[in-house]
Amino acid sequence: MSPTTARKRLTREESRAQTRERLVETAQQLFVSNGYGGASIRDIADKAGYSQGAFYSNFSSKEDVLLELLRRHMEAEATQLFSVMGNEQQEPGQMLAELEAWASTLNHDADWCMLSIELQLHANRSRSFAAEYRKVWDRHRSELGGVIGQLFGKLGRTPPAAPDELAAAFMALSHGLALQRISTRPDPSGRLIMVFLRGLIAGAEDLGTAAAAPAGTPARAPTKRAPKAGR
Amino acid sequence: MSPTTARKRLTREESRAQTRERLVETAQQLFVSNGYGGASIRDIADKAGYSQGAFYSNFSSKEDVLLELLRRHMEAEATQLFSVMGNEQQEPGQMLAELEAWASTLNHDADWCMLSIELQLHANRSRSFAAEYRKVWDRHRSELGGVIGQLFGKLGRTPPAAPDELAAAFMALSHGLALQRISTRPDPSGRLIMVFLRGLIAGAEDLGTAAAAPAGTPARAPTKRAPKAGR
Amino acid sequence: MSPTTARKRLTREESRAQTRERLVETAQQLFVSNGYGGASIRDIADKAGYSQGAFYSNFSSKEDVLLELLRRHMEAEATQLFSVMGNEQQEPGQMLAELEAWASTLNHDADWCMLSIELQLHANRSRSFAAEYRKVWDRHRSELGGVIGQLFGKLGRTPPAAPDELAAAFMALSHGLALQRISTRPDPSGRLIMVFLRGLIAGAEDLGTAAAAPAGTPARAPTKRAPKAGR
Amino acid sequence: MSPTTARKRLTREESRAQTRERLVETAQQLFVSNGYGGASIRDIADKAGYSQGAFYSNFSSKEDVLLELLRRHMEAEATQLFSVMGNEQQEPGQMLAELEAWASTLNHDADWCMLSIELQLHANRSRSFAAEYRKVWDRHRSELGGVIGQLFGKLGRTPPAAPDELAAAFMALSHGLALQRISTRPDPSGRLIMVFLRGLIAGAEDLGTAAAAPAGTPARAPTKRAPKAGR
DNA sequence: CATGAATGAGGGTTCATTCAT
DNA sequence: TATGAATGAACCCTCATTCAT
Repeated sequence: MSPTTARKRLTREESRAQTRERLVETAQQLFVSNGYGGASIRDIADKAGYSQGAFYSNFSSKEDVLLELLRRHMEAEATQLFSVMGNEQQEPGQMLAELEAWASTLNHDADWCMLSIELQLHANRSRSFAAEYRKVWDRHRSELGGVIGQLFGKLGRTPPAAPDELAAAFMALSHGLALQRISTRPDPSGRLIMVFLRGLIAGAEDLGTAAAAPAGTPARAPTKRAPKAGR
Repeated sequence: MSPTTARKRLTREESRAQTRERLVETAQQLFVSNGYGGASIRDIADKAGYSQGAFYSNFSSKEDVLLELLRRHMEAEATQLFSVMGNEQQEPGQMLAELEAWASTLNHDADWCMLSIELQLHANRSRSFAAEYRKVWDRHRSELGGVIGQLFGKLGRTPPAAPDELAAAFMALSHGLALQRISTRPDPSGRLIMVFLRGLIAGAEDLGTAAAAPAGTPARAPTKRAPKAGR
Repeated sequence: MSPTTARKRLTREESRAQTRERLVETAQQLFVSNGYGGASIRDIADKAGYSQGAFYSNFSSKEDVLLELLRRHMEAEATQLFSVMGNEQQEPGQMLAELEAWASTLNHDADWCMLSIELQLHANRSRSFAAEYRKVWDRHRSELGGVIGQLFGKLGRTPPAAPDELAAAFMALSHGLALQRISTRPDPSGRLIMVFLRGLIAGAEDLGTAAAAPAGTPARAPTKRAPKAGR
Repeated sequence: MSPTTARKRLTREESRAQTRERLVETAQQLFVSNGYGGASIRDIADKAGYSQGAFYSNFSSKEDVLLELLRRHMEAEATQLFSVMGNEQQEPGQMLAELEAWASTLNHDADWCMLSIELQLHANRSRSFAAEYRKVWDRHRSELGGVIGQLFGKLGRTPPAAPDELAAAFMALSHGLALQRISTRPDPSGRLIMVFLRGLIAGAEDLGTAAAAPAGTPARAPTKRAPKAGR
């Protein structure tokens, strides 16, 4: 930057950005491992290698850094989903494959999931944060809902619930599973859970092939449609 | 209260039990609304109408109350599930109906769900608590898994994943949905989510067949399929 | 208290009262020497020999201890004034003498005066404190005003301003003088100041009469003039 | 601004002066409204439209601005008093009128008075500042004392206390009254207060004599009553 | 058994000040 | 000269916990 020395230490702006970045990352780690309430600014700053004052010259409050994490989370998720919904001409089989690929990424970053939960928990407790969170959440749900709607449409099927509801349920499922990284316990949430259950039943293969469909089988030979779905 | 003496001063033991009971209940309320970390012992004692010392006369630490809540949670859940699994001779339709009834109860007590989440979160952070939690969790999962296994078996279907995995997924779903009482955001958890999704697709009606069903309608048409499904 | 040992350590209540007392006294010292804002709770607690927590189990906030000081200040002042106003049949000379005695006590406790100033300053900055302060101030001013009114009445004179105004002026004078224990600078306040000045002039002896008294001599010989003034 | 160039960019020096000026003014406002301790450099710089660094380019510390304010205060007060003492040949009536005019100006600028108090308070707490303050204070007191001495002299009267003491008392009175802009409470300062009180009594009209004079009326021909009071 | 005063550590936040840019 | 990121100490206050009563 400087005319005389080509490689200077760091621009002021760069330096600030670096500090901010390190603080954000450290904050994420600690929020995930200790919870929002359990992570102190002292700890964040220390672990990031700065003073508490440095934290406050980059963020106006503890909640502020959570908001920054929320923004980043949103962006990253939008990007992820974009590859799935980007191309409207995709065949259903292709969409399913991409959705599966996308879903499997979530498998691999428990931190990412726990952060989601912390964001949600804090939204449940802070009025102001809830407002910001709502925006992100609504947008993401409707994007995912759109993808789901498209998928069902291309398959010539009626979704068993509003696509947005299904989207929310999938998000819920992912959050709940993240919570189980160490322990867990259940309390299913009614209707949507039954919808899923019925779907699973319908989708299950007959033991005998498709033989008897004993008594109550939802009578929709899933094995046949599977190939259609391109799997 | 006592069957023999209609109006009696509380015995020492009863009085102690009452104190404990009130503290436990108040603790639950505050853990749910403020989180485990966000609820102080001072608050719990005050709100229950006792001194902080009374708290420590009944519990050895803050985590100790949480353990008590865990125990009660476990018992209540076991009781709930018992009505579903109790009778091995049930027909599948009946089982489904009972499961649905059971699931719908969860809809109505958000506090119960949030407590589950707090328990899980704390298990993720406290070694000792995790050990206790694990027992409860494992037992509950295998009970629910048993029910699910039975259900699939009676329907003559192969579950699309291990019954215990399905059980965990349903628990996850219910936790995640509880978290959404105010806000949320998603990060699906891979394979299991795809299993659900494929099931739903398979279970969906062909557009041509039951054409009109508006996308947003909640649980539609299951009533029609129900008889077919033999429930 | 205990039936077996006659002289026990300290009742719980006594112990608490002692702690509170020490904290209040230390707070007063530090407010006076460092100002309300300049005295930290850490300092107060440390200097009193307690932890910060002890402070907060006796006072709900920093302002709360200032309120306690306000209450005590009020009581003490009321008591002081009572001896002057108590007896309505007093002769004017006697009243003057008592007023003088009372005034001279103020001379001797600079701390007392500085506390007054801190109270006033804080009332100027805290809405809630101002409300409490107002009560005390109004009551004290009207009591002092009453004394002044009586005095003038008994002397058969018309006060050169409303007695309450004169009272406020005397309080102002005392505050301002307290401020000068180390330094100062002036900015007289208009009408009332002129009233005082005219009064002083009127009350001054003619040069010709009591010839010698050199201009610069402090306040000498007041005892001689006193009888003339009807004391 | 400059006489030669009508519209010019500010020279470096002018720009610096402007920055300094704005900072000083903003500092004064904040010291007055929040107190010296309650006004932060961040606030001062922000409100003045500069960075904190700009503050430190112009002042070496927080106390340094207060010193600048002290200097300006001193100058302004000297100027004010000059019109009163300037002319040694003035008649007493004229002097009184001018003093009254001067005093009444103080009525109208509460900020000015509060700044005086802040200066005094800080002088009571900072050794180094006290030294500077002392100079200003002594000079001002002796100037005002001079005026008072002259006045008494021209009236042919003996001041009831050393003119310098009287001067200090008037300053005190003005400070104390400034403090009362919102609330207050009293602690008279002994002897001087009695001097004032005796003066007022002496200067007051006999009820029988000039009955009507309403209590609150300020200027009531003190020169006439003086002889009546026999002093 | 229950009380609640007291502890000591730690919470989030603000401060006057420094210094590389 | 002016900037503002960073510091480190201090701020007020709350916490889980202890223990004499």
